[in-house]
Amino acid sequence: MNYNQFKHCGLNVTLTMLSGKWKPIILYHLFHNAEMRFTELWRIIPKVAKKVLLDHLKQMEADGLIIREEKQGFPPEVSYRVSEKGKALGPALSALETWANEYAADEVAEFKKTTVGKLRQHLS
Amino acid sequence: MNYNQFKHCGLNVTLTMLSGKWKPIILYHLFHNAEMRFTELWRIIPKVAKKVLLDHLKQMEADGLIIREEKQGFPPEVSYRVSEKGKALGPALSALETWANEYAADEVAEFKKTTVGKLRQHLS
DNA sequence: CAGTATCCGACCGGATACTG
DNA sequence: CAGTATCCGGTCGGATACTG
Repeated sequence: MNYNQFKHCGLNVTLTMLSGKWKPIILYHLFHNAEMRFTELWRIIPKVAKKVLLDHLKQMEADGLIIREEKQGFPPEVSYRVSEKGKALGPALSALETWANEYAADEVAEFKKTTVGKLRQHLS
Repeated sequence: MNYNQFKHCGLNVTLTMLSGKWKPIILYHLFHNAEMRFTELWRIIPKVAKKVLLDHLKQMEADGLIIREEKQGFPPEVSYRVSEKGKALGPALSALETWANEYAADEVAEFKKTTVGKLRQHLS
């Protein structure tokens, strides 16, 4: 048996890169906005601690999913955007989303009631 | 607005269902074997604690990804297989795997050196 | 504005022993 | 064979305060 043929390795790598409580919503916003300031992301995402958001962004940058751009000057101005590598992941993420809505609609509804409810509250 | 349009709610739900250190390799084997006994899985997966494997299988069953079937008698005989819901996730998982091999080949190679290396050791 | 520095509790993977 | 029952250590998300 040739173990180099194992097909779960890449899957494991990808899931590891995506694991992190706020990464899906970060990716969602970056996919829809082309470029966002740090505070912009921080205000939009409900109840996330600054440190945690920074941790996630650092990981995603280290994994090459997003690109961090810093303009010199004061006050600091940092923006994040999706890399080509990240964009290439879009269809796969879309497939995961579609599957959930089709086969796990209840859990999705539950998720919306909790997290998205908090989001509205946060923005008002 | 014509980007890769995924919302993050379903994505979050799906990733939560897939989060677990050994779930990718469990799914891999169940996808390729149609039906497996518990010990069969346990022997194949390197260095996983019985309790952890059971935890993962219980979660996956609760999420409806796999089906647990128990035949009465002694000694116990329990087998696991992928549900229709789980099978429907196959293409999306495949897309994640493909992306990793194309855009994160280094990490995949590294993963093989560690985990698959342990597998050989475990089987010998 | 965009970070760092601490500190903390909860959860998760894991080791080990026991059971019907 | 296929589980339970404990206990443990590390990591992760999070709250709070401080800084260039």
